[in-house]
Amino acid sequence: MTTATEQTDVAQALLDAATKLFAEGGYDGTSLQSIADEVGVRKPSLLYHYPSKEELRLAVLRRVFEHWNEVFPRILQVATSGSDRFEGLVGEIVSFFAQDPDRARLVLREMLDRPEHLRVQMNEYVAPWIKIMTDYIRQGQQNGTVRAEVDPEAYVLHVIGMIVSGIATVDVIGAPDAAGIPGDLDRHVRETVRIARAGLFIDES
Amino acid sequence: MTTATEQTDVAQALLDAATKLFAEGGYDGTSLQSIADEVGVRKPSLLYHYPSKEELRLAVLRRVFEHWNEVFPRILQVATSGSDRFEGLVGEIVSFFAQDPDRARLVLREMLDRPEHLRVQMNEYVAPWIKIMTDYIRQGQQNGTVRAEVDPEAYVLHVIGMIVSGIATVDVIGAPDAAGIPGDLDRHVRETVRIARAGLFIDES
DNA sequence: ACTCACCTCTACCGTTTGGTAGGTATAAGA
DNA sequence: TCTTATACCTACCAAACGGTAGAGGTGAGT
Repeated sequence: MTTATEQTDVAQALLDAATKLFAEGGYDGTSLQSIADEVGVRKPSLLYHYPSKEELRLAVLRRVFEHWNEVFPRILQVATSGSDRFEGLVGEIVSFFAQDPDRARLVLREMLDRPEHLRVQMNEYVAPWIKIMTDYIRQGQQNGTVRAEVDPEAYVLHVIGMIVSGIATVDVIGAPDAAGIPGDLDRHVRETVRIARAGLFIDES
Repeated sequence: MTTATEQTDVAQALLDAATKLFAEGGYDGTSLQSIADEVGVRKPSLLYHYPSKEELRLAVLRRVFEHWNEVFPRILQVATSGSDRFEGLVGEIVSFFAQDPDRARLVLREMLDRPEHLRVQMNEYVAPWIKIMTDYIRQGQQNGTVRAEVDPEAYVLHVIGMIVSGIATVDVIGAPDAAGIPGDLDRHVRETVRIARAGLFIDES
């Protein structure tokens, strides 16, 4: 018996292929044929599992957000104090996207292609978590550990944006002088975290 | 007589429409028909001015980059010292994209759709300017006004990325509690500049 | 008056698109 | 054994796609 979440091999493979191809070429730039080809089945078989291209798109997106919701509570449990917690949070978000850059690309494409739709998704999945972040920042502002000038909501959204767009486009921009690939992502991420940190906390110097 | 840069009204209108529609719906998501419709001409008339969809895409992109190259030298002439110059530079970049968010969306889409191609464009148009920025940062590091930990190249790319992705997606993310539209962009941009600044300079406190 | 470049059009092309109809093999349940 | 649901297929569809052929109109130069 297969449930909604526990699907057959082929359905899974189709979802994987769709995720990859949508991330690479975009929704409009990817044909059902190419997805079916990637998996090695005929197009109508794809449409058996996902009755329309639109529903396939939704399934791809749903999985990304569900994975996020699965990972996020675990992040919160890593409850240490002060800037360690910040480090943990940011690091966890970064690794969620860095682990599979297609996630970042997918979210970014959705931002561009369906702004209103993503806004709904964001409100459903991401908003509660943003609340936690901003509360934490305001608390820090009262403690005196966080800069008073920080606009909590805007700050959080900027950091998320920086992470997502940075990872999604890291192979475009890269580091202009470092030719090697593997080091670049690390270097890029390190700077991401540094900027996020410097923008939030008051210097201890 | 019309030259390459000084085109006819229709060609201009087509370029404008293409810019808008490509930015909104993406290259694959926009048909030549819809562009022609927007202007009020038939499809073959479009293909008379731009012999293929691909060439239309290149023309759209070329104009964005050329406009950038036109604006950029003026920015450099606003040569004040220290953090004022920084403010001027960042402000000018922000306003270039904020003035017409389609530019940001176009660049972001190009990053996703044609990474290698954009990389070439970036090297041609943006690289010299990045050099100036990084030189300026290193100089500041020697002066002691800029944080020693800053990775100049990565920093500059992050700030650009933050600006572009922030503006391109500002109507998606917006500010979750402020419903009004006009104030949001300002608020967003202010925080962009603040984070960029805090990530670069050593606190004066 | 004639030419010729410029611009726009109607009509059409082959290909690809998302999607449907309907048949077939398989395997579990009654 | 007969039924039924699942999963995959071949064959096909109308619509939309990017692009071409070729004719017609207009205006400046000779």
